[in-house]
Amino acid sequence: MTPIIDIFSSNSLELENTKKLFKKEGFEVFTSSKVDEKSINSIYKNHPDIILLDLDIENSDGIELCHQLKAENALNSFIVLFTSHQEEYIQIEAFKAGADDYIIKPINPRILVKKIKALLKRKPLNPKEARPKILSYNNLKIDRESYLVYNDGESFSLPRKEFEMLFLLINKPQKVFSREEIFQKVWKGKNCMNNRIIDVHIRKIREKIGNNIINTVKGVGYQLA
Amino acid sequence: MTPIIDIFSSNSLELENTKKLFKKEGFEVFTSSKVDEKSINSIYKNHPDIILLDLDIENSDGIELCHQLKAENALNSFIVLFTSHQEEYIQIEAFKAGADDYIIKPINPRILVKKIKALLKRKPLNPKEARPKILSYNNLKIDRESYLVYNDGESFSLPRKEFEMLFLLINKPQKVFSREEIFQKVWKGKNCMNNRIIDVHIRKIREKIGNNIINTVKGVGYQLA
DNA sequence: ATAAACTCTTAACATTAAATTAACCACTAA
DNA sequence: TTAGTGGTTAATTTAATGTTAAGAGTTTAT
Repeated sequence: MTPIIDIFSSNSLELENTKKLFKKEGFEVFTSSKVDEKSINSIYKNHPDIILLDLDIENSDGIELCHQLKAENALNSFIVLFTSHQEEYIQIEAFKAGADDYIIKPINPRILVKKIKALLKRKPLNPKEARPKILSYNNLKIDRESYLVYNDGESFSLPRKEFEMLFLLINKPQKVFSREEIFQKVWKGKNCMNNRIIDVHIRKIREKIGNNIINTVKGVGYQLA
Repeated sequence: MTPIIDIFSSNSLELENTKKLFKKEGFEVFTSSKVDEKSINSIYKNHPDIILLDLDIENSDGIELCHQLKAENALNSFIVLFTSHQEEYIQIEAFKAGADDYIIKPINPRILVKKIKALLKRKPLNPKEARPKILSYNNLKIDRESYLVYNDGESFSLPRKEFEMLFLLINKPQKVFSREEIFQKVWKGKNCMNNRIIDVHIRKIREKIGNNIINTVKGVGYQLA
């Protein structure tokens, strides 16, 4: 299986060179020169094994982006930061943000490849895979790797939002999740909740897994029961 | 809300002292002297806010364990590593593994507590806001997380106002809550009490949990007795 | 390239549970 | 008897949620 790498850098020369380098090494390569909706989406679409992120990337605080990407539990990518900053505190910040490696520029291309490949080797040992992300409750089983939901023997896939929502609920069965909490976790960001969006998604989930699995607690929220 | 801490250390003296320390500070404390099935399970059961992990823990590579715990997205605990190793590379390894803080022994207990509390303040963790808040009195148990009330084995859910009211009463059994107080706490705002609204709600609660649990003190208010 | 299918979101409307009000009753104490 | 207080029930109102359909934006299949 060819490894996939997604490179983020605003330095177009560097971007091109690195792209060539990894293509020659048999990688499937995606590149982005800035951080925007489109480039973020490409990450979710391509599920790269490695995200190579120049800390000085345009339009974004690299550390913060790293933080966010690592917080996304749908992602299994390794994140490698590279930068010319040598200060140790930045390095520690980087690792705090969840980076898997930190590379100081300039770096010999051969060594860069070596580092990345070493990281890839670690991947099967990645605890995320060692502990399959499957949660179950009663007859319901839900698998984050394959995005499949099993209910009474039959399996089906759920759209992203519905999946995330059900996954949130099954993490703590019985607990009542408020709409605010659901919105923050599944949609991220603030809670501009003036519409029926959560209800509609709940309805669609119920349509698929049955009506009596998700329970409404009026005035409070939803729970798995 | 009392914070929960889970301490991992093979040094039994240290374990005891730290336990006492945090108990005195109002923490709910769990301890483990080694890493095994049971102690891991306790993490998933108790959902601690803080995991204090001695890197020299028996039966395990602390860094690796930290790695694994952070990879588990069901967990929202902060992980604090502590060790006598002062080498910087270990510290970097620790943060690589996703640790939230790193403490070098020996450390002044007061400073330890300060650091932990600072961490708790840093960001309210997601599920912590609605941690199982279960109150009980005699045969009555009431769970703010699931909005369920248990009475003599059977459980049922209460509508919001009824729940809030019962929750208020069970916070201080025996205490007589005046109508004004109940109104202010449950309904918020001023007391425009010219109707039977509280009585009606009390009646509905009594209908569900039995007549002799909430007691009327004429001219004063209601109490759990 | 185009059509078909899917996902997310919104709006309008329907439905239902819960909150509140009103009316009436029972008890007690001056 | 008559205020005063609380209990009970049913009717009514309100707020929260359910439901459906439609449109925009994407992805997938042909």
